[in-house]
Amino acid sequence: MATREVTRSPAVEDYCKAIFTLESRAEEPVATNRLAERLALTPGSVSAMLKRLGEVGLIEHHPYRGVRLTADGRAVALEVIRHHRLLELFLAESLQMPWDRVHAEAEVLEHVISEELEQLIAAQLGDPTIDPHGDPIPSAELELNELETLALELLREGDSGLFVRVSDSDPEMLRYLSERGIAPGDRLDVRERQPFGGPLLVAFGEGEDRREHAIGGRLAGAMRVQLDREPAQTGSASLPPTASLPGSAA
Amino acid sequence: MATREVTRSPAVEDYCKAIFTLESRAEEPVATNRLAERLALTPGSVSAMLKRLGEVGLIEHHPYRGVRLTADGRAVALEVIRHHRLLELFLAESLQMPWDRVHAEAEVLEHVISEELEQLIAAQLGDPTIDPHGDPIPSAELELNELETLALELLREGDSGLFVRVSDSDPEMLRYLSERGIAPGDRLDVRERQPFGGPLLVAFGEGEDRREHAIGGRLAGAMRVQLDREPAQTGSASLPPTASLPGSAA
DNA sequence: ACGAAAATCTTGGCGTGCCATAATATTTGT
DNA sequence: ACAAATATTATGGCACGCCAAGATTTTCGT
Repeated sequence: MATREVTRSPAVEDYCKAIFTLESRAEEPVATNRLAERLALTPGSVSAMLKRLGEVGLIEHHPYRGVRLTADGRAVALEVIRHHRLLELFLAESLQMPWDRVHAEAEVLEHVISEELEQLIAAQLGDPTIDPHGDPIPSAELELNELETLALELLREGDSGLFVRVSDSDPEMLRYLSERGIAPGDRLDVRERQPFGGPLLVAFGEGEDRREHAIGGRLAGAMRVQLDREPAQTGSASLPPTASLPGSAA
Repeated sequence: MATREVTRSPAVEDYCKAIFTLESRAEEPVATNRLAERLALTPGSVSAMLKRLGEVGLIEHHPYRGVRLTADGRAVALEVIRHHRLLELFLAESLQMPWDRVHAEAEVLEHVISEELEQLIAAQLGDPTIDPHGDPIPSAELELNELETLALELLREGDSGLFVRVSDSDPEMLRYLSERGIAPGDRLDVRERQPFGGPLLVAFGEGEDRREHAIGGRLAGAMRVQLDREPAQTGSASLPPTASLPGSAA
């Protein structure tokens, strides 16, 4: 407990954040290599850091078997995620920073803003609960309200729902979407599903500005939808592979 | 030139900033020990860093004789000072952060905001030229418009002028002043000067809310005044010691 | 189902940035 | 000219990255 405050660097926070998101998208311990990929580091470096994080009590590390966050580690992750998402919203809302650039800026600032600044920003924004990409913002008490969402690519013809979020970390995708006037909060329905892993034809919006777009590839995997019907049972047939549920955190 | 971008860390920026301000308050090269004091580091550490800064061309280091910033080094310093002061103003103005806390926050943020964020903040504030402590903000082209000011403690009875600024780095002083409703921009005149290094009795403001305060000690040294009369000749008698002109940068 | 190759993970050695302390060198004041 | 003040140069430590070598687990062919 006492060692905690000393051992808190951008690097440490990034590890916690990464472990948190990987942990929540698959219910198993997080593997060293997954972490190395996500952080763009070598497995060797990650392994060394995991040892340290284990020693200071942020994770439980069972060598060769992966890691899990402890309650302390989860708190670190959630704090940083809260910072990140508040900052994204703040930059977009209060400073008109373009949607596709807030992520990179928040990625740095999240590690250095004080508690006090965090509160001032939250207050200024009216204690928001979702950021401009549709990601939920943990509360000041670090409660995170994850919605059940599906990747767009998992929808079937005729499905409709709410486009709730998209990964914030790919500026290309974000620019692409905003150029086409697509944003979280839009209603959507799937008109057609091309075979052979092809794109989906999806109608966005309602009434006047209803428009169709063909969406496929990685984009269809990154866009998350809150379905009108109950989500399909796990294991049900006729759904494409590469599933996952909660998805994309910071 | 090419090595520059690589060699740019918070530490490096802090050194440049510190050298800049020490350099501008005395026209001589900056001594290692002055720098060590200001940065709260040991002379040994500073000496090592100065060697590096010399090698990458940010300073000219003549061993045992002190350092001066090169044009590149000055640019680094001014950029960081611009960040710092814009941030102070932004935090105070747009987020209502109390006057005495903006400094500490800006001290960290100044090293991590992007050019783009700097511009957005400057734009939002209407390209301001002075920060909430009365310090001038370097322009985007890094021109710095230093006013000629005197420490309040150097004024004589009957002198009047504009209270233009105060060091931003001492939260105690800032809190003290703001509790008494004294802020940069106030007119002031010296009613009485107590002997033996005692306080000055100074009237602040005009008309209605004109009030007298006794000000002495370090506070009288930190408050800078733009005098109505021409500043006293250097070397003139009857002025107290501990002089200095430009003073307090970041 | 068993052993070897493949995949995965950890360890060890090394480099950089940046700080500290202690020993050494240089300048300065009288 | 010599002590005191001031700077510099080891030397060492910590955080955090890399690579290469060694350990462990998983996968697979037979």
